[in-house]
Amino acid sequence: MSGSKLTMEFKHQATVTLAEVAEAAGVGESTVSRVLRNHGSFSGKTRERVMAAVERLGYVPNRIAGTLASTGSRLVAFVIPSLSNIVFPDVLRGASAVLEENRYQAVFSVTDYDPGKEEALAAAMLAWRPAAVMLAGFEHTEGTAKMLRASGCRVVELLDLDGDALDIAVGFSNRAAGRESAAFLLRRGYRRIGYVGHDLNRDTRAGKRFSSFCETLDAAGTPVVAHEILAGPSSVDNGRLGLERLLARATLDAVYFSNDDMALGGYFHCLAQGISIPSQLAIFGYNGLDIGRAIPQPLSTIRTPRVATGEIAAQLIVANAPPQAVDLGFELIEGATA
Amino acid sequence: MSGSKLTMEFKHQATVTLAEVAEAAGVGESTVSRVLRNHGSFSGKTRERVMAAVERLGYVPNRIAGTLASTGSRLVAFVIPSLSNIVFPDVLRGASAVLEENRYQAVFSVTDYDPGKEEALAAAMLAWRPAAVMLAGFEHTEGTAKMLRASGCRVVELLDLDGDALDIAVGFSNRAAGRESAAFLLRRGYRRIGYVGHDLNRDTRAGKRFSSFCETLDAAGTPVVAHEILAGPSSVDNGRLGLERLLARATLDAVYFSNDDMALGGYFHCLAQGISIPSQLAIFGYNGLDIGRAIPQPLSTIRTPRVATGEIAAQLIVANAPPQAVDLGFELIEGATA
DNA sequence: ATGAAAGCGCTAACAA
DNA sequence: TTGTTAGCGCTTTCAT
Repeated sequence: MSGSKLTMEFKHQATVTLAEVAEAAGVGESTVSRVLRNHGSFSGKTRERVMAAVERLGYVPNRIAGTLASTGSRLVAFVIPSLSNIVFPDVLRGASAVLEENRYQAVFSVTDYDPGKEEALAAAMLAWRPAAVMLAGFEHTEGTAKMLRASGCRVVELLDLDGDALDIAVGFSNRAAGRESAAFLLRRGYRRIGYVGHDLNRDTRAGKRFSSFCETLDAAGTPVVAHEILAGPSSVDNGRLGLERLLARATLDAVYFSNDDMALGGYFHCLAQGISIPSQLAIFGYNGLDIGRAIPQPLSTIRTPRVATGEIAAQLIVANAPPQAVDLGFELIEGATA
Repeated sequence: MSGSKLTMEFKHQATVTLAEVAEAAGVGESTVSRVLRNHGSFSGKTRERVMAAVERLGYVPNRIAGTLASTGSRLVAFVIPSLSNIVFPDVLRGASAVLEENRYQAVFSVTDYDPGKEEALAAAMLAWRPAAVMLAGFEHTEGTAKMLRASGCRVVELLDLDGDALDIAVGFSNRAAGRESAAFLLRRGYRRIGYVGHDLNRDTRAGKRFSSFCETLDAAGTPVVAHEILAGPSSVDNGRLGLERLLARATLDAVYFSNDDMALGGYFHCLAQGISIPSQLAIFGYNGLDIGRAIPQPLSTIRTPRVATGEIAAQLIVANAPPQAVDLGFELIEGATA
């Protein structure tokens, strides 16, 4: 008995509760709750006494208890493919700014582009009863989709618009991006065009860009001459390696890369090999990273609204907006490499 | 009444509870709890019946309720300065892999290098009663330190070792990094050395590197000739601009940058201006980003164990390790730019 | 404007 | 091995 009591005391060492604040302030618990959430009515005097007690005791409200007692949580769950691909930190950055302002809390986990892992992590997220779950794109397992629909919580699918949304979608069309990239290269007069990309089975958005890129070239009668797909995630090193391999097999006048990381690798390869850009070889990327503007010849690419995607997604959740698809578009940067 | 009931039903539409599972399986609630957490004892038959009911009803455990009822939470809170600086996504990446394996959940918020914001966000985090709070470095407000100490939850300070830890510290010495960078440049014979950095008041770890860098040069009798500090966060563009300004004012044979982003900007400036590296000007960075190895001349820099910092920090929390400081060291990369 | 009391969905003794 | 019973710390009616 006394042992148990000691244990209790130890565990709860610094844990001041709302009940203790109420007692110290000489008011009821519900009054403290009202004052702290600034909701309902109470007198100015009461408010002062409560705040004084809170201060004096160093009370920190327990949001776990609060969430359980009330209807909805203020957690927002992000289930993202990667943290290495700067795209996702950018989305988180935009979202977290908005969420913090509105007293929401961001929670995340990383799937490594694995749909099975996505399902497991989404399930784990749902256990926290979040206000919303945010995922990349539309390609999920049947199980993930079913679970999300059954959960009753809001779902936001990010960075894609080519597919059917479960609830809210915020992003832009990857198909349109691929198409416009191809059209741009054609307009510039390039005809022997190649492609260097990373694992497209996993990064389905990159896959969509590539397939609509190909369709556009096919329609123009100048299909992709050769392509090189590297295993693993996108990286500068892989872009460099991919271009090296591609040029060993084919004579090209332009290369489309799966994103800017890859394209920078290609750019550096040309720099190191003395291949002049764009006269000997043109390079086109995707994402519009800052670093692409800082290299001696600004990278020709498509700039995507990554931070805005996070911001808008968060705003819609905070506002409890109805289901919808928001097209944020993208911007083609002519640059100097194509 | 009927309205209220409808509302209730709507809100709880898909919310199956443990009690319902227990009823469906024909067992007690605690039995379901034991089976689900695989803790305590129960027969194989019981296990099957429970799992069947879970499956049939599509039950998703409520971790909010679970956390409130049990002693400790499995939330780990990250209060980080930035998501733009790749350092922090890298740390999160390392940590989240370990946390996911151990059924912990990562929560984060972003301070923008503002100690006041850090205090507010740390307070908000504490309201979730996390198992641990992870912060960057040792420089916090008095209020933050006091609050953290009083909270009774574990605290991990990351990416620095030069200072007094509140509880656990995982990282490396920024002072040693600055010192070794200076020693390296001296060894190579450089004597007219400059510095280009970003806002050091906010990024105190960069400030520590710079000050020990200066001390080392002072001791050698060849103090820093000139330095250029740019407002705002580090970026490739700022590195480029900073070097341009610095070279307009001083004749130098080497420049130390606050990190690789800045150094890459400097590198590109030289490339564009036809300044040959390292014969006319040497460049030295900090972080050891992948992209630094992919440019035509590999960047001379110090590689920091960012992912490992996250991993080790998470492991210590999962294992409930005692207070300690873990030095993960760093590696000087000679590269080709210095 | 305020307090009493009934949960929120789970875990953890404690009995059986 | 299993069920019963208290809570965990809040929010939220409902009286007062």
